[in-house]
Amino acid sequence: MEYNFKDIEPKWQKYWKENNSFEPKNDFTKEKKYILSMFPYPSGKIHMGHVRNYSIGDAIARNSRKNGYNVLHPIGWDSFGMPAENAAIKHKTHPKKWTYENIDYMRKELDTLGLSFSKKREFSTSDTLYTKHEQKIFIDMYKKGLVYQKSASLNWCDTCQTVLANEQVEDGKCWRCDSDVVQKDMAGYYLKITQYAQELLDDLKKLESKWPSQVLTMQENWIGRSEGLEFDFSLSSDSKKKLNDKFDKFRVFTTRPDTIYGVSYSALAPEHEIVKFLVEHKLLSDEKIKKIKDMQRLSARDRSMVEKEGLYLELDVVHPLTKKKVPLWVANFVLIEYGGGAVMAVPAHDERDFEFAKKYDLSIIQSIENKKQKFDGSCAMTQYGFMVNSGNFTGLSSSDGKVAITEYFEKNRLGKKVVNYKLRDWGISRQRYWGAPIPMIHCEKCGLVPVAKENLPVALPDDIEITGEGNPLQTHPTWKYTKCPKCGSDALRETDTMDTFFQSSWYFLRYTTDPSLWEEVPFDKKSSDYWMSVDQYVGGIEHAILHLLYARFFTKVLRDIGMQSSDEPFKNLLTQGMVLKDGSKMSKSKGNTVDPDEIISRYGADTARLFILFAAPPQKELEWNDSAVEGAFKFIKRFVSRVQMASKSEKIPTIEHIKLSKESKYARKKVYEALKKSNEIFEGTYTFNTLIASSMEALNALNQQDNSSVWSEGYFVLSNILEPIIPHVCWEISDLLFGLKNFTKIPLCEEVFEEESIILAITINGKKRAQIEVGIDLQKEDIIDKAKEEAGKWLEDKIIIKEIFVPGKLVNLVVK
RNA sequence: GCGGACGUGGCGUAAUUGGUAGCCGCGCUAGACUUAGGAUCUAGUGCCGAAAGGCGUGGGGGUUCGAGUCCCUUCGUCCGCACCA
Repeated sequence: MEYNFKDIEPKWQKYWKENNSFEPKNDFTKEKKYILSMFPYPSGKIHMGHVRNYSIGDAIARNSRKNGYNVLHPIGWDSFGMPAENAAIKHKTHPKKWTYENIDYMRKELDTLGLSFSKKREFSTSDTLYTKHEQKIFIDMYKKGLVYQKSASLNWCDTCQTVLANEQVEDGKCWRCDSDVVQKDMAGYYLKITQYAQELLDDLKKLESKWPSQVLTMQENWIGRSEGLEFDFSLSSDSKKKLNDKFDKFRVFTTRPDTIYGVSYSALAPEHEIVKFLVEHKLLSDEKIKKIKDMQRLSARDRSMVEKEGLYLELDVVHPLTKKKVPLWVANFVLIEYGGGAVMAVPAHDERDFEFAKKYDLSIIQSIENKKQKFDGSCAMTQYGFMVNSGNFTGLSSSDGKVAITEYFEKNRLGKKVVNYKLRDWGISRQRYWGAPIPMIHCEKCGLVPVAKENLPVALPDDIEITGEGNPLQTHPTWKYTKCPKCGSDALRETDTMDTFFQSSWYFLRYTTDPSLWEEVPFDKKSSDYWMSVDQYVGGIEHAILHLLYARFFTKVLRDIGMQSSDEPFKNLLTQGMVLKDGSKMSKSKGNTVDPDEIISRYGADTARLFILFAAPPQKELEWNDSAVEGAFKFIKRFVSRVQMASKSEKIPTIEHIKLSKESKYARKKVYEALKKSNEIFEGTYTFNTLIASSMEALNALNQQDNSSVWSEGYFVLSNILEPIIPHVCWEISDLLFGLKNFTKIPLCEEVFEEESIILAITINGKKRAQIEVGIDLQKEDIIDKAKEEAGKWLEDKIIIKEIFVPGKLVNLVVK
């Protein structure tokens, strides 16, 4: 048989489409598998990363189907987002047109790969039907108290009149117009993800060994739980007076209560209320006020790159235990968002506090002693030890001291034990056009009011002009003017749109529901209860934190709202490695891209898929290699070229194993070893490279013999196990030989693994020196005798001091 | 700085989980068939050595009859986080 992939591939793609071969069954009694590769952003063309992502997911989906599962393997488009607006500015096109044209083009590209998607469930997140339900979800969350508005400091470009994402700020300048980016307080909507911080952390345990440990660690660090003591510093009476009695105390947080006797100053973040008050009322010298303003101007990110600095606020606080006066400073390294924006500073036992104290010559008080790391004043001693110089607590170990101090504070109502998280609430406001509008209305009388359900979706206006300056929804002549849903008076629409991570946080739930219900509901509870969780999620490691954390958060919120029941969205996660060329990531700017379309038109989709799954295990980086692609192509050609060695049948022919030649027996063994490998790797390692290697070995072994039944069996099994990887050619072969009857679970044939004799290695002092073939029932003593005979040459003039026999493996003789 | 992962032929990788290191493929060498081959087929291919043999999983040490695999140490590469008190 000739290998004409240009005929075979379109033929089967058409067949699958016409027969709805890959649509899931709405029969919820069947065992299911939900296999999902992360959906793509429609940037214009697919790249090799997509090919890898979808080849992996498709192989898993096809394997599950073959094993009798009801399989959901959907695809869609993450189609809101900035690139559409950038393209609009650059090419004077409309974001919607640009996006949907890209989707049409990329859909065709993906079609040529022969992926077994449940195509009827395809959608784009920019579809107004999706937006409608999404806005309803937003309102439900709002009603549940999970959405709130607050002002926060954001990157603002005054020239472009827009907020910039962190990655759009380059060296403090706007990426587009190069003018200075300033920090500006802006109101925005926030989701209370912090309310779920503990559960998000706890449930990581459920994912152990099912998600890459790296991802779990990253999420754990990101959530950043820490336990400590929260207490108030009272201002001294002089200081209170200076502040016009506006403030009398402020709150601090520490994870090291055991070091509290080492406090020698306290520091506030530049944005702290007290600092602001001092600046507004000009209670400090002009010079100091200017310095504070300079500190405030820098973003948190930039502050982390500059040297620590600060100044004395000319205020003092009272140490809660010693009652001594402690100077109060403002410092640029204190973060406003964490722990109340204020710290107790213990320079002797904290590196940051130490650095600052040295710079400004503040006193350094030792309060912990440790034999291993003596404190000599040259650097901070941050390890645990025993409390010294600590009043009644002197002598306690750090860990006992922490407990004792905390208890003392609680008993005397000075403070309490608290848990803090690094995780912040999720700001979802974007001052941009191409996103889902936030469905809220601002009414002068009623305040903030959600849009009425029957008025959803709040759709984007089409007649906009995108210049890159300002928010097109804000500048649109009519769009934002509306009536208040409560009182009916004139009101304004919210013109912010949602972060695109909002869409990707629930798209996997949408897929679970038959499209006939999509108009009515975002997703159907029965359907999602059946299909969720996703049994295997496949995607890039770059989403390790944000997308995966947000999706986990949404799953829990939607559970608590009663819309679905699962606790975790993705039961198993596979993070694929990048596709490299010449050692670095493929990118247009480096000019080292390989176009999937070119590879497919030259070698076919099966070759592209085979190469990409063969060249490396899926989790690892993959180095592109043109001649290895050629090698994959040759294997398929060889596989196809021997088809006439097999004969037509709808099942494996009966074979009398004992009567076969040695070569045929070996070939059968190799074939079933490959089948065994297939069963193993789909358990979860997904090391397709080893499965492909086994299949190649099997084909090579078949080639060494000429028994037609063994050939038939070989093709029956090999086209079964290779179907998930090179589906078109396997369907062609199966159709020709087996009437498509071999795409089911094939039982292992145990007799081919039974041997009458085995080869044992003979090692002398652990080094292989010879080998012997022995019958399987030969006794240990006889085997050792035989081994000594065989290795006689190595035993001359030696004394055997130990004989080790490992059944089925080797004989080791220890000699002197 | 902290945390994590990984170092195996010329290259991509494999190794039944402590038991014969290098499966499979790329590349390379030789041969066959060919007017021709960047097609196909056959054989060979870790390194040194004519051979016997020796060496060999980044380096050093250890445990063991036996280590790519376990432990300690060191070097290197990659990734993540980065003032979270």
